[in-house]
Amino acid sequence: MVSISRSKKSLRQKWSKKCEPALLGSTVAAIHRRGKWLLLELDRGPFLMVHLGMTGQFTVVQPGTPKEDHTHFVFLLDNRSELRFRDIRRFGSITYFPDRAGWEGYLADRLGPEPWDLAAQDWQAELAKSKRSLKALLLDQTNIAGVGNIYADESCFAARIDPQRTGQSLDAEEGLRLLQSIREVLDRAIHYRGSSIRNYVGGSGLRGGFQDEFAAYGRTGKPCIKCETPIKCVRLAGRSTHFCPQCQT
DNA sequence: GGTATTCCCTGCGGGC
DNA sequence: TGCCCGCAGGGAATAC
Repeated sequence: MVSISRSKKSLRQKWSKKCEPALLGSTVAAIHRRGKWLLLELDRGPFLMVHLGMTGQFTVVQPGTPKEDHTHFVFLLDNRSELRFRDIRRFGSITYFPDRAGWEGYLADRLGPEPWDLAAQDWQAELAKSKRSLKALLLDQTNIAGVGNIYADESCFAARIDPQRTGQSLDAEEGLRLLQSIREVLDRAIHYRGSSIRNYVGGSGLRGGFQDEFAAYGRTGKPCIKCETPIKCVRLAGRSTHFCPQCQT
């Protein structure tokens, strides 16, 4: 990394120019993921924590490639190519941490366990104490990391559970079924490289394919793939929520 | 303390 | 054709 430029329109979190000298000359040693956060580990010790928000994307382009609108950061690399961060809606963020303890402390307060690491008894305990809707519970990253609106809807559909129900209304079998469905839905979404509703593309510039597999999300009024009852849409936790009123009880 | 709602932000699509 | 408005959703802030 030999230079950094950024747009005048900042992202959600303020970027301090003071950190930039610490980044220059660094090499990205490793890339990690926690929930929806990406962590770029630099060889000199600092970390860049990135959230893509809704429309954030990284691309590597050759020098001289015209800069698209909403390109907020450009990292000039040793081979003269550019690592660009573009985010149309500016819901994304890039945060600098001088060391590992910084981001670990930050995320410790904001992120629960990964779905694959979440012990069944801990999940059951979380459900049992919550009077919130399942939808709100799934979107709350402190309960379970990495589930967004689309995957919350698809997970509830796969588990055949109404997202309007409260956490504590689920019995043990239903709770386990939901956890298993979350894992399966996320595994499938990763296999398909995510969901491209409008803007999303992966780092290679390819669109995801999971949007073609949706059973509930975005299918308001269309027949359920299992029982042909029209898919219903309600608003929960401030988000549109799609479910089959027949299959999901 | 727990829960619900609002805000930011921009592009797209529908209605007029 | 062009304008206006509502909708989409991530986390944070605010309200209840």
